[in-house]
Amino acid sequence: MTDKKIFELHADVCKALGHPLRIEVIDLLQDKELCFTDILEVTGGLKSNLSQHLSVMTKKGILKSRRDGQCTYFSLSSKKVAQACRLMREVLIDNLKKHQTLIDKL
Amino acid sequence: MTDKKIFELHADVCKALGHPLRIEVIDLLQDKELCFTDILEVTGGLKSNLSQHLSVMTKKGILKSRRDGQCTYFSLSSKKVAQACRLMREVLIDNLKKHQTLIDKL
DNA sequence: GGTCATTGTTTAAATGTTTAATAGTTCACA
DNA sequence: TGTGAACTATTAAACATTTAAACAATGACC
Repeated sequence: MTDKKIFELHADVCKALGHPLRIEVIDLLQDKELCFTDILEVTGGLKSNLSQHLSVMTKKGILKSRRDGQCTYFSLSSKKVAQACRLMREVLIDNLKKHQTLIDKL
Repeated sequence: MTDKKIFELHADVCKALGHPLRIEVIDLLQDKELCFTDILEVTGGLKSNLSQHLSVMTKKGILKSRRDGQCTYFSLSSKKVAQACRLMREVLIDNLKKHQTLIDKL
């Protein structure tokens, strides 16, 4: 596989992190499995919208889903997703702190 | 700060990883600083495009840039960016392997 | 079995965002 | 003043997101 193709696939997986609702879902699923309705209850919004976002995340391989009776349960495909997400959160927090430090100096 | 606001900012930082060229740049800058022209030489494409992507990454706080004379040098703002990026690459590779295993079974 | 409510998924249209390409600008310095 | 290095502005095309409505699958109840 060419490098450029890898970069495309890699970016595609990363894109799945690039939406507030999807970050919220990853946060929710850190250490547990939840069903669609449970997730919807926390995130709010339209069910069709949530369903589409969950479907994107599942297609890109960052979530797993399984159906049990009436309910569909979702979970992270791997702890690596949660770890990566936490690291990026830290990058954000570090930046916010740096920014605050700058403001304080003025 | 409300949770929803955090999710937005967090997603915004993650978005910076969501483009093949930007992944390539992060890969390139894993352990060193490079100037614009060096990066352009590796990635190819238009100067203006690279400049825009680097500017996005810098604004979102995942790159640092410093100007030295005629050249602008870029580096990762933190090793956490490289780590997160590597984790997501592993998620991708794991998925590709799973996919291949499925194919093999048929 | 037939009917009904619950759980999600799918689809399609409207809207919003991102990107690539082009052209033009700024800056440092020889 | 000319040149190379990088940034900025603009715009059209591509892509992602939201919404609402229609649809499918399951299980409960009679």
